[in-house]
Amino acid sequence: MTKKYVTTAIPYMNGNPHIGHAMDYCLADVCVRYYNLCGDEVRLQAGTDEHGSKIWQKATQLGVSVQEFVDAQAGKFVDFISQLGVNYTDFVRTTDTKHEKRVQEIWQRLTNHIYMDTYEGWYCTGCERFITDKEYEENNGACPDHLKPYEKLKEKNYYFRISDFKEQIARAIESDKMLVLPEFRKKEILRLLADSPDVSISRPKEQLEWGIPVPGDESQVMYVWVDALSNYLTVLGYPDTDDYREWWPAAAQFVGKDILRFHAIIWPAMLLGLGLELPKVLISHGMVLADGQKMSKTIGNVVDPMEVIEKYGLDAFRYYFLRHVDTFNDSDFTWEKFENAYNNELANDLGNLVQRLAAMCAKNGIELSKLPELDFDAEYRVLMDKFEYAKVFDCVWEKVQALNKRIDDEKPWMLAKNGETEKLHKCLSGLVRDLLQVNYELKPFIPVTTDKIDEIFAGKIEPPEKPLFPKQ
RNA sequence: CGCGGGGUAGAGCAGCCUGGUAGCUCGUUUGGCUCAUAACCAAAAGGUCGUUGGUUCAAAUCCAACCCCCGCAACCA
Repeated sequence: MTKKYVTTAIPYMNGNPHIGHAMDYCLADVCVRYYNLCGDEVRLQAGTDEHGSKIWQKATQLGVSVQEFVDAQAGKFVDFISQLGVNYTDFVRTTDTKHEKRVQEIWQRLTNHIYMDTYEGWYCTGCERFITDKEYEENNGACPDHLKPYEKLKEKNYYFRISDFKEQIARAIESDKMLVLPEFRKKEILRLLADSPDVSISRPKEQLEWGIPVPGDESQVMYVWVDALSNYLTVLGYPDTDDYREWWPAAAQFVGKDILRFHAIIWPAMLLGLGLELPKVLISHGMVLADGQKMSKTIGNVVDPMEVIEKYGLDAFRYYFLRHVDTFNDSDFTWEKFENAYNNELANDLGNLVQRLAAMCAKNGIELSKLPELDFDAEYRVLMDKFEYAKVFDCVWEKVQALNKRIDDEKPWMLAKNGETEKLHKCLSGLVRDLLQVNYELKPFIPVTTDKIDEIFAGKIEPPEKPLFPKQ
């Protein structure tokens, strides 16, 4: 039995859970369930990122204390995750006292690679933030919201010397020692890495009142990176317990493509600075588009995962987002596509297959004397190990369709009519056995359904009272 | 000359790395079956593989140039 550690990205708490988070959780969940079925012992981390001035501002706006605000937000995410059927073993909030202490310890262990420097950039006093050069040019030097020209401002920050580790990281990525998936992201990251500047990791206290103080410097507060990325370690008790030795390096870290660069550059640099190994795999998944466009509150095309789940059930949601939303690329969600997949594939192919088989078994008194021994075949494993979840589905579905075809070919209803009992039993029990094998392969993806199918065919076979996926 | 992805049947995609009769799903049409959720099975129609050149006996696949689309902090740490 191997120990495997799987992580999800920790969402920033100034917003509510959305479909992008759901992708991350579901993918990690499939990975965990698969490892478990393979006999591994798995820890799954989840958590929330709760510091930063945006959070502070939002709470102030709402007229509640920051702590109250983040508590409420974190609560939403905890609920959200459980509704997705995802079972984490460890949950970390960046405002946990333990996390904060551990992060300070981590900072201190990194001091050899940290230096103080002055940041100079364009600043909008209305927005109270620095803006990029690109933004400056686009807006012709004045803030469109506040109609005020940007000002040059200097501020002291601590910097983390990424350059100390660039070559090591590049080698790890090139050699796949730290595997970056998909392949085209790996190329992209290698390019980005080459001209990655050192990264600013603190802000003056006046700028950032809600954060972890920099140890030994009252005037500075940690800015996102060290605080948030460390969560993958602090949740394992690093550095003050030895638990992490059994679990680190992570077997798989799931991140959205938008934050891959931080996980593939800053994060490995931190790990190397701490003398720790790099994660085995970083998986970057795509985003869900609504009819070809980015989902956005402004446009009003946001799809709420809970709406889908309420209407069609959890497994239908997981099914669509794991199969028809490409694991690595951006994909489109429309209700039409969703309903097509639901009706054609879940209801007609799989649901109806279970129904017709169970009904024939019940009618003819078929029972399996003993359940077949189940295992994953080589092709399945290869794809699963490459995190090609959408492709795995295609593979499994061929088997579902083949079973439907076999029923048509072998015509068990004819055998029954002709009184060929022995042949009939052999035919039906063979079909059930193979269905259970297919069912086994679906377990990491649609666990609610696979449990139901197991139940239907264990012992006395009865068709389900309600169809698994009622047509809508 | 920023970086990356993409342009293949009405729609969504695979194939390209490792050249050799262009494939899958949905939709459409027709036929079969009747165990089943009006489900299932089969067959057919439908493509000059973005454009132009090149390499080759042979190019969707390799090379060059060009055109077009989409991302590059998911709400903005």
